[in-house]
Amino acid sequence: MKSKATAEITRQKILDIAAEEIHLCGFQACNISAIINKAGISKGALYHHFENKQALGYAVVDEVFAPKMIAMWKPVFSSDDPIAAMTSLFREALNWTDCECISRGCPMNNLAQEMSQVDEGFRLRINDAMCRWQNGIELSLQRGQANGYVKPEINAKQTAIFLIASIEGGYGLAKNAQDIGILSACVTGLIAYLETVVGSRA
Amino acid sequence: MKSKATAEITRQKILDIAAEEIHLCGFQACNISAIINKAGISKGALYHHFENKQALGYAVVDEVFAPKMIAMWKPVFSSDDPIAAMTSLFREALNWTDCECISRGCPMNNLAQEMSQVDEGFRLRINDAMCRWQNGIELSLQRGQANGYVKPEINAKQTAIFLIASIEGGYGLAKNAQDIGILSACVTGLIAYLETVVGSRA
DNA sequence: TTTGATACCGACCGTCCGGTCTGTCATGCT
DNA sequence: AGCATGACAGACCGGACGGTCGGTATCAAA
Repeated sequence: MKSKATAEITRQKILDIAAEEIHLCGFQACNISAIINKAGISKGALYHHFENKQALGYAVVDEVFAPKMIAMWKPVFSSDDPIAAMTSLFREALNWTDCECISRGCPMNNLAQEMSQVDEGFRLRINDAMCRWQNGIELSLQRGQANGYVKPEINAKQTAIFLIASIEGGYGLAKNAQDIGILSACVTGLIAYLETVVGSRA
Repeated sequence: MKSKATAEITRQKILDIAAEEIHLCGFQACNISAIINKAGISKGALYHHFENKQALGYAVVDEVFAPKMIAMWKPVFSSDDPIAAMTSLFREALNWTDCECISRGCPMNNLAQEMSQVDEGFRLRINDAMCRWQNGIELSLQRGQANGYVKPEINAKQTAIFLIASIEGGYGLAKNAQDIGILSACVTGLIAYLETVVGSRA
C-alpha cells in the first residue's frame, strides 16, 4: 500500500472527498477530521500530500471544480450553434434532480462568494477558472456569429459575462430557496434572452 | 451612559459594525473581538444585547441587510413604469464606485452563499428577505402590465426571479473578479433583457 | 541485504475564539 | 435615601480544530 501508484490514488481520494465536503458546507465550515474520516485515511496521510488546509482547498479548485465545470460545458464549446447547445444544456440541467448543483449550488460560485474576500489565493484561482469559462463561451459565440447562428451585432464578451452571471445567480437563488422552481424560472429567462441573440441562419 | 436610550444606541452601533464586518469578510471569518474593538465596546456589552454570535448574525440580516435592500428598491416598487425605474437604478449603481457592493458584493447574497448550507436559520431569514424583494418586483411588473408599460404576455413572477438572479450573479462575478467592467456588462445585458419586456405604452 | 526514501499512522500540541461569570456603577422607582 | 435592576466591563475558560512529530512499514535502488 505504499507504492507511487497507490499514493496517487490516496491523493485523489483525499481530493474527491474534500471537494465533496467543501461543496457540502463550504471551505471554512468543513473540517479536516471529517475529510479523513470519510476518506478512511489518517491525518498523517492528508498532511503528507497537502501542506495545509489552504493548499488542499486550492488543489480542489484547480483539480476538481474547474475541470468539472469545463467538462460540463464541452458540448457548447465544441458546437457550431452555441445557442442551441446552451439551450439544451440548460434544459438538461433541470432534469438533474439528483445533481448536487441544485440543492447545494455551483461549487465554484459557492467558494467564490465565501472566500474571495477572505483569501486572495482562492479568489485568483476561481477567477482564473471563471475567465476560462467566460472565454470559452465568448469564442463559441464568435464562432456562432461567423457562421450565422448568432446575431452579428451583439458583443460576445458582454453576452458571455451576462450569461454566466445569470446562471450562477440562478443556482445561488435556487440553493438558498431550496426550490428547483427558481432554477426553472431562471432557465426560462435565460432561454428567452438567448432567443434575442439568435442569428439569421438558425 | 446606562440609560435605556443609550443602551439602544449601543445596540445599534454593534449592529452596524457587525454588518460592516460581516459584509467585509463573511460571517464565519468575522470575529467578535474585531467587532467589539471597532465598536469601542466590551464583550460584556455585546453579549448583553445578543445571546451569541448567531443571534447577532440573524439580527444583522433582519435589521440591517434586509431593510437596506428594500429601501434601495423603493423607487422601483413605487413607480408606474418599473422597467424605466429599474433601468435607471442599474445605471445609477454603476456610478457608485464608492459603494461597497461593487468590491464586496451584495451583503445578502454573500451571506446566502456562505451560510445557507451551514445554518438553516440564516437560510430562512435571507430567503424571507429575498421573497419580499421578488414579490415587490413581481407586483411592480404586474402594475406595469396593467398600465401598459410592461408586455402583458410575460410571467411577472418568472421575470422577477430571473432579474434577481442576474443581478446577484453579476455582483458576485464582479466581486470575485474585482472588476467593475463585469458589473457593467451585466447591466448592459439586464437592460437589453428589460427592453424585450417593455409594453406598448412605453 | 542493506539503505534510503516515500507513504502513512495517530497521539499530542497550541492557539484562536466564542462564550461565561463575577463585579461595578449609573439609573430610576419607591 | 435605599434598593433593585439594567447596562456594561473585562478577566478567564474550554473546546474545537488545524497542524506537528516521532514512529513504522513498504518499496526501490545499490
